[in-house]
Amino acid sequence: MVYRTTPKMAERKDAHRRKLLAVAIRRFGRQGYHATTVPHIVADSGSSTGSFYFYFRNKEDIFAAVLESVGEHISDALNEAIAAVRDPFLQMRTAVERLFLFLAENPDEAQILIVESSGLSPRLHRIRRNIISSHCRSVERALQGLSGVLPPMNPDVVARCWVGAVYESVHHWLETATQKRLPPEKIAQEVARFNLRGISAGEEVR
Amino acid sequence: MVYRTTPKMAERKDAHRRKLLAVAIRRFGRQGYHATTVPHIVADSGSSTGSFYFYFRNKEDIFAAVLESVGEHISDALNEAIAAVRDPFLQMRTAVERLFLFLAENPDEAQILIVESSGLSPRLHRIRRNIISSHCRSVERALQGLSGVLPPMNPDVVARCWVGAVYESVHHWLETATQKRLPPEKIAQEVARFNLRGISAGEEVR
Amino acid sequence: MVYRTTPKMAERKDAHRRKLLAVAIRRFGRQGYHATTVPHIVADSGSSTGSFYFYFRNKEDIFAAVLESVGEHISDALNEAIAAVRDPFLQMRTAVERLFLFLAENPDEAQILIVESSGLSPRLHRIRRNIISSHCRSVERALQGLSGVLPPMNPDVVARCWVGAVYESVHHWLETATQKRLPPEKIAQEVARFNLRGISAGEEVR
Amino acid sequence: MVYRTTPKMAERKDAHRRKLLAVAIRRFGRQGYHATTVPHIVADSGSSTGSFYFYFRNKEDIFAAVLESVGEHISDALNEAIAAVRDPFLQMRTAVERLFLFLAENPDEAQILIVESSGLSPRLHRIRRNIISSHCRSVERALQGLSGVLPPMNPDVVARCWVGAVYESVHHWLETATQKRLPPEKIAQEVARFNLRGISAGEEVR
DNA sequence: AATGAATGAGTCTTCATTCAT
DNA sequence: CATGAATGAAGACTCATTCAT
Repeated sequence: MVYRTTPKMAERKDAHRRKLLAVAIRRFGRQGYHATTVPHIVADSGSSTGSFYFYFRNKEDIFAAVLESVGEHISDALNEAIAAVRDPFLQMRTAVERLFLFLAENPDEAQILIVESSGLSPRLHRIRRNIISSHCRSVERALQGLSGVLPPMNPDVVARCWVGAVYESVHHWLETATQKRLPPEKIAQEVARFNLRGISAGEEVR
Repeated sequence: MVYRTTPKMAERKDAHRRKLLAVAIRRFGRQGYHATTVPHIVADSGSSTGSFYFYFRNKEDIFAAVLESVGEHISDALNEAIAAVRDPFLQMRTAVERLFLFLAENPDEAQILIVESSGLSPRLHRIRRNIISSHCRSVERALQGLSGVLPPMNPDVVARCWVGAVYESVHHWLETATQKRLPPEKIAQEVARFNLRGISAGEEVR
Repeated sequence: MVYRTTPKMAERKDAHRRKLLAVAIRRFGRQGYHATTVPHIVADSGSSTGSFYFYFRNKEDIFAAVLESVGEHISDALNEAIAAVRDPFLQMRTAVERLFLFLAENPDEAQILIVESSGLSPRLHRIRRNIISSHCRSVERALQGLSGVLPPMNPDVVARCWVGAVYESVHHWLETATQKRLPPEKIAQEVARFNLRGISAGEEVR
Repeated sequence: MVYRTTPKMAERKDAHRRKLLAVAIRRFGRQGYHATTVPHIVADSGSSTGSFYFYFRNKEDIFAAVLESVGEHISDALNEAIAAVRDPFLQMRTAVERLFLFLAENPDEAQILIVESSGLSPRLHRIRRNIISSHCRSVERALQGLSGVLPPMNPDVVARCWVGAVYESVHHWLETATQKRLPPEKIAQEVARFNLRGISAGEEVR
């Protein structure tokens, strides 16, 4: 009786948790928080109620985990995209486009972040707002790096406008019928242009 | 043939309905849809369960009515503000500021529109999106009136950016602690400036 | 101020009550007791809740009135039919046929008596059973008049069999799709034959 | 891989379900469908609301299960009784007597089948009528086996009369005060005689 | 670690009935 | 006599969570 928990077991355990999380993203993304029940998730994942509560304290908890995972996915995508570019203006433009495209390509996660995580418990609301705020802070940082070049403006407010423009645009794109949608790249470009003009940097990139 | 339905009765009936609606706005705005129960509304309004269901088919129904009333209040405020101004650019700026201020002054309604009406039933979601879309259409109309003066841009996308910027800014202002808030007029101005620059009209108004 | 209630008013009053009764028969016959609400009846009759409770103490009360009216209609039909015949055997046969045909021709009333008045309050159940019992007593009386001619049998039991056979036959006829139904006269005859054979009087009539 | 679902658990589960069913039969038989509430059943069975809805989709569902169980009990009793006899006429007589006695001995189930299952939802009504129709079909089959010996008659109609006679007789016996009741065997015999005479087979058995 | 039966607090909703006008 | 707004008791049902196995 040497190994109580073998590495293999730990691996399996992790896989089980990830499975639940993946399944939860689908359900929450398509049905929302309240319409998704624990039995739903359990059934989809092929496990059991008991297991569920082994891996997550409660329903709120798995939603929180889902939300945080969405936040990380987005951050990863953004960081990766920005790292590939040098010019600060181009970085800002790339960030907008990458965010838009990420959400367009991951509609379940987009739906969760933009639509389904509103109006829930304070804790969940806070997580959602933190994700959005962190995007805003990225924008703010970029703005500060350009403060000499741009006209004076309140970076806090401008960052909110910037992010709000992206989110509403994505939301609208997601709710547009598939046949009527423009290619996401086109819209992402247009949004980026609007935002850059918004900080008086329209000419710099185009 | 006496008056079976006296004018007095109709008046009282209307008042009763309005009372329920007003009370519902407070509750929904502060606790959200799910945390608000029919008994809450009934107790606040001083009426009875039966009365509630006499005036509204069900809980969803009163929320729909609330949402529509919010939409109308905003439209009224906007139309009034715009009618007081001639210059198209100034109109756009005024609209942004008036929308921002209206929501800042009516936090329950703002909370309902921006936060609590997300992720509910398809019907409610549709009403919410219709309100937002109607703001977008107003912006689009204004843009079309200026199409000659401005650089070419997709009015559909730009209108979404414009409205998204306002809503996210309001949302952020609402979630900021009262002591830390800037005066709403300041922020409204800043948002308006961002949006006007976004359509390359930054100079026209300033 | 001589006449407080003119004859004309009394007449109208009666008409109002009859209207409610007629409308109730349709509703109760088609939807049953519980699925029929007072507002339904009121709406159909074009009157008001208040009026309803002026003419009937409560919902049970109008159902009782409906049931009693059904009982009277049937009695009237039977008495009339029997009075037209002399021979006791033929009378019994005529009674079966008339009962069957009456119910076949008045499906709402049949449905109320046979199906919808079961399982309700003790009072309503009693009224229903009294109607059926009174049919049984008619059969018993007829049997007593023939006691010399027939083999000895328990008239109480035989009468129940007799009536039960008719009711179940009607019920089955009513639930048969219209296209698949035999003409009610044929079935009525066959039921009558069964019942007459049941009292060993098969040869006497045929 | 241990037994996750032990036989013991399955057994207990089954017992729980049967307990609910048994308790429901008592309640439905004595108070009828509408007067019986889910809390009643739950309290009687010593389980919980949640358990109730774990085993049955809703109140209608448990009534359906009750009704089907009643139908099976009767079928079992009849088949057993008939299998013990050879002569076709005697079989028919035995069937009548066994049905009567079964219902007399199980007044709750009788009450449910005869009285309380009328006028409910279409689904429940259908189940009830199917039970009765299946009895009718048994009678029809028996009649067809004797078609050569008996005078020509519509087996469909005759079967309904046959069954209707039994049910109305039982119903009347059940509603008779205990002190005034004849022994059920006596009545069963009399009903059987009526029915056999009804198919012109009175002499064959007596 | 896994299972799934058991729990029960919490809500919405219906509808017969009353009564002020 | 007529009206219809107002009442509130009563019941069905959901689902997150627990715990014995």
